[in-house]
Order: sequence, then structure tokens, then C-alpha cells
Amino acid sequence: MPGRRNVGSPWWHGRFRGGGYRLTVPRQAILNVLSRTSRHLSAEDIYLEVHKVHPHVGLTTVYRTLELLAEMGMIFKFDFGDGRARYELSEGPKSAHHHHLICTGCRRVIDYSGFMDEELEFLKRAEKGLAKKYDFEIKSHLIQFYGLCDKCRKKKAA
Amino acid sequence: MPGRRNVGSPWWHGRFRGGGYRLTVPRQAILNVLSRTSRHLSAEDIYLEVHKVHPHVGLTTVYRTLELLAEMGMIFKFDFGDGRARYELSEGPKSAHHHHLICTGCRRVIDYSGFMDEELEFLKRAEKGLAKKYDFEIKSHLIQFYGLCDKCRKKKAA
DNA sequence: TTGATAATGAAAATCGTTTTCAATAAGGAG
DNA sequence: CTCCTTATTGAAAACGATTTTCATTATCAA
Ligand SMILES: [Mn+2]
Ligand SMILES: [Mn+2]
Ligand SMILES: [Zn+2]
Ligand SMILES: [Zn+2]
Repeated sequence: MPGRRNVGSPWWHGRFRGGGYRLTVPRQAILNVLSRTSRHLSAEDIYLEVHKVHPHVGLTTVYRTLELLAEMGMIFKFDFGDGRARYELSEGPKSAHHHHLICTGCRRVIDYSGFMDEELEFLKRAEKGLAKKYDFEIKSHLIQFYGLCDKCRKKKAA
Repeated sequence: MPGRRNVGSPWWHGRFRGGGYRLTVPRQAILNVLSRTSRHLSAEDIYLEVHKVHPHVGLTTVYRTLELLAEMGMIFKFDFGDGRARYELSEGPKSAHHHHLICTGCRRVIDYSGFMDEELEFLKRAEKGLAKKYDFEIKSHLIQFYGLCDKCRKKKAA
């Protein structure tokens, strides 16, 4: 039965071995949760989700794992202004480079991935200019738009 | 002695009267601190600075005032990733629209105000496209670049 | 199978920020 | 100017997300 051996061995296994890290049950569970959702989960959200399958996994471990994954560049950590950090997978089959629209009325967060060509153009120029002007090497960027979603705009009008 | 009357009556006085707010000693002191610096102060930074002149002003009042000023749009509140909010005046004689370069090596924050024409171009297109695609009305934006400053880059090379 | 040690979990600690509540003071009315 | 309403304040306590501590457990290379 060839091909059966690697079932349950997702794409991220190699990343851990490389860094000298151990691939533990909590870490796999957390990565599974993150890879299944397109939402922007908090540490507690993830803890609760993991808890359904692995009730013994603690919130502390969730925090530690998220910190590690962020260091490894496997997840992004965001501050959308509601007092808790939120996380999402940075790579993998599903996720693509995107930014966020944040509704200041209802706190809804919308993934936004259009106009990446314009953005790339802007970033390329900025990167070059900033490197020269401030002797600063850009590694990553954060772009967020704040405003009102359709529902909140209609609510306001009423 | 015409012209003497308004000494000590800065440009922001009118903003308070308009909103039905009282222009108190702590609020003026906080605005004075913010208007004198180009740094990105935390609530405690501001508290300590105000404390030199007005030792009776409490940290609680600083937090409350900062919240009010942010609501009024007179200051911006930032998260540069060091676990505390940082503030800067959003308008006034000195400040101009700008964004931030954040060194992930030493946490230094550099004000960046070049290439605003490119940015404006990008934002204009994004705004229009997002309004149509997501029915979302952009009110403001946050752009931050992360990377390594000159000193940290040299340190790393050594 | 075994040993070194990375990783874990429960509880306590941390720390920036918010809430509580009685006392104070800004500023309009008279 | 004086009085009065009430917005504002300050000290202390509460809050809540995140981090630290430390004894126990589990990973995985040998
Ligand atoms: Mn997203
Ligand atoms: Mn700035
Ligand atoms: Zn909304
Ligand atoms: Zn640096």
C-alpha cells in the first residue's frame, strides 16, 4: 500500500526538524486549527478550539507556540485594536499575501487582496527610496485600512 | 499693549470649547508635552514629563486625556510592538502626515514622510477599488515598515 | 530502550490599562 | 465676583491579556 505512509504528515513537518524543534501534539493541533480557518483567531480562540480535541493542552502552551511560530515566520501576529493579539497562517496552500480592512463601527476585519500590483509598485519605490534616505533595509510591511463597512454605514445613515 | 491677551492660549483652545469639553490644567500640560516633542511617547513617558511641572496630575488622568484626544482626532495612537501604546500629535504647526520605519533589531522608530505622492496615488486607487469591491468606506490608513536600521545591520554583519 | 533535554501545564506573577468613587474645579448663570 | 451644576480628577483597586516559574512529561537521536 504505497502512499499511505505519509497520511497525517502535513507540509510543515520539515520546518520543525530544520530548526531543531520538536513536533509535539499541541503544536500540531494549533497548526491544524490555524490551517482550517480563514478567521483571525486570538490565543484564547485557538485554545478553545484545540481544547475540543486535546483537553489537556493549556493556554500557556498556546501562547508559547504562537510566539515560536511567529519567530519561525509561519504565522503573522496582528493588532486590530480590540486588546488582544490575533493570528493567521502566513503561508501554506490556502493563504495568499493580503492586508486588512477594519471596520471601526463593528470591528469586522475583511481580508483584502486586490490591487497587489499597485501595492507592489508603491512598495518597490518606497523600499528603494527608504534604503537610500534612511539606510534602512525593509523586511516586511503592515498595511491596514480603517473605515466603515456597508452595514455600519447604513446603520449610521438611519 | 495689544497682542498680549492671547499669550499662553495655544491653537487647540477652540477645539475643546466646541466639543463641550473643559480645558483643564492636566489637559493643557499633556498637550504641551506632546507639542514639544517629536518622539513617540507612551502614557507613562507623558505622565513623567507632566509630573515635573504638575506633580499632582495622575497617570489615570493621562490615560483618560489621551483617550479623549484620540477620539477628538488630535492625536494618533500607535502600537509599535513593545507592549505599550505610543502617541503623537496628529496636527499642529510641526507635524505632517507620515509613517514609520520600525527597526526589529533595536526597536528604533523613524518618521518617514517621503514618497507621499506615490503613496497618495496608491491610496487613491485602493480607496476607489475597495469601496466598490467590498462596499467599504476608508477613513484612515496605517502603514508601517519593519526591517533593520543602519546600526543593527552593521552589528549583524560583524 | 534509554537518556538528555526540549516542551508542557497549573498556578502565580506581571504590567499596561480601566474602573470605582469620593473630592475638586471649570465655567456659565445671575 | 459668587454660586451652582457637573465635567473632571486622583488614589486605589480591579482588570485582563500575556509571561514567568517550576516541577513533571514527552520527544527523538543514539
Ligand atoms: Mn487576514
Ligand atoms: Mn511619528
Ligand atoms: Zn462594520
Ligand atoms: Zn536598529
